[in-house]
Amino acid sequence: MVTPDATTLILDAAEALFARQGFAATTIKAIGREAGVNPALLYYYFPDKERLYHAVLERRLGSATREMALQLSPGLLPLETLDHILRGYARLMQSAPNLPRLLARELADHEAAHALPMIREIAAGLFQRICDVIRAGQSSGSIRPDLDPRFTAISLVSQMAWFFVAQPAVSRMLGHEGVVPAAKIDGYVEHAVRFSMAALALAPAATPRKRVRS
Amino acid sequence: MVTPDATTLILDAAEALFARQGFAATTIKAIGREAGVNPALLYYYFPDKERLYHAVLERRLGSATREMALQLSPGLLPLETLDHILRGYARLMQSAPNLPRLLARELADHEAAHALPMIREIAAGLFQRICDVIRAGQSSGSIRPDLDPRFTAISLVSQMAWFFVAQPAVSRMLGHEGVVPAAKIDGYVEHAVRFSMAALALAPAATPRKRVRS
DNA sequence: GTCTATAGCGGGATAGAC
DNA sequence: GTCTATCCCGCTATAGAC
Repeated sequence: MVTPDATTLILDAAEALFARQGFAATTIKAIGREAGVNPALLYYYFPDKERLYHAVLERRLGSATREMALQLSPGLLPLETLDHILRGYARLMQSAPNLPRLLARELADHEAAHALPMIREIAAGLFQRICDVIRAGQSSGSIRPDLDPRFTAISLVSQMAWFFVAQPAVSRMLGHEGVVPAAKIDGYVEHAVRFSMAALALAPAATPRKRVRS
Repeated sequence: MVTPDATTLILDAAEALFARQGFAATTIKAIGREAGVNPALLYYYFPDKERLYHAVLERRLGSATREMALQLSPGLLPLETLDHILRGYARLMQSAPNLPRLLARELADHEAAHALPMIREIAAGLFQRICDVIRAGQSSGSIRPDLDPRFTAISLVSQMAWFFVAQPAVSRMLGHEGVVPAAKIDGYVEHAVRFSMAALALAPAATPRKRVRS
């Protein structure tokens, strides 16, 4: 339990406020107040507000990238690998409570000046790997061959991504006030993995398929 | 092709800018410029910026609610109903390009002062109906009984919601610059519906299930 | 209804004491 | 390294001419 230095205090406060209110609505003075330091001190450690924001994302996503890279377990079967990736994604989102919100804002603000290329690279890399694994599974016969690999990758990721990003809304729907209890989060992750695996599995019989036109 | 009145011009401009940049980053002057009217005129039609924002949401979500209500087709089988709801959701998101982004911001800004109860009601109502349909399907034996209805509802909705909200990121992953072509959107919706139906269907055999601990 | 002009406030950022 | 004091700008909102 060491006393954190000013840089950490500032980054922590800025991260919390940027996640809660967004970039534009967060003021330098508010960050200083939240961090318990003088607002002018921010300019000793960071050139301006924009780059403080970048530093926040860099710190969070740098470690995120490293964590995701550790999830690489070679020599697994395709379905096992997908299982690993999905659970790893969920663990990552749980480990940093501000992360989903920050990512959601970057998505919505995609056209804004501060959207980081780093995020695109991480997302694109993860997506690419999932697609490759799906294709491998289709080749080896463990995944339905009629699924479009890229669409399927979106189906898998979206179940995790939406749950965490829409956390406040999801929480209400699951009958909770405020935060979803950790046990329930684990329950959902377990469900989502099984749900996905069932959809990936080879089709046994005809599933009800009905075309609906506008 | 009538010339729209000032109110419509302002609401259209405000909607576009709020969706693109968010509430705090959008200035009254920018809205006036985008609408082609004098900024001061906004205060003739709306009391302040906050309520202009509310008016934007109200106009878009009021019609959204009505559209979703029309999707109610009684007398369908559970799986057919879910099919309808998912496609209706997708059609709604496609019909109003700003809608997904506005909703994403409201989600992220959930704690902010301007988060509307209306959104919660719409979301909660839709969610509730999906849960009921799933339970009905489980009772009648057309949906796997081991699925948690609420978790399953999240799985279904998230595949649609994430695709549209994360549109800019999704677009890149599907290999497009800018907007995803309408045909490809239709393709994904078709995929997501089938993917979900396959997961809902009665389990034929054991799916690979592997526990992974941190 | 639409415009010009401006008040009044709060934001980001800097200079400089300690 | 940290704080005080302050500049300057741009924003929301209003007053009032037309």
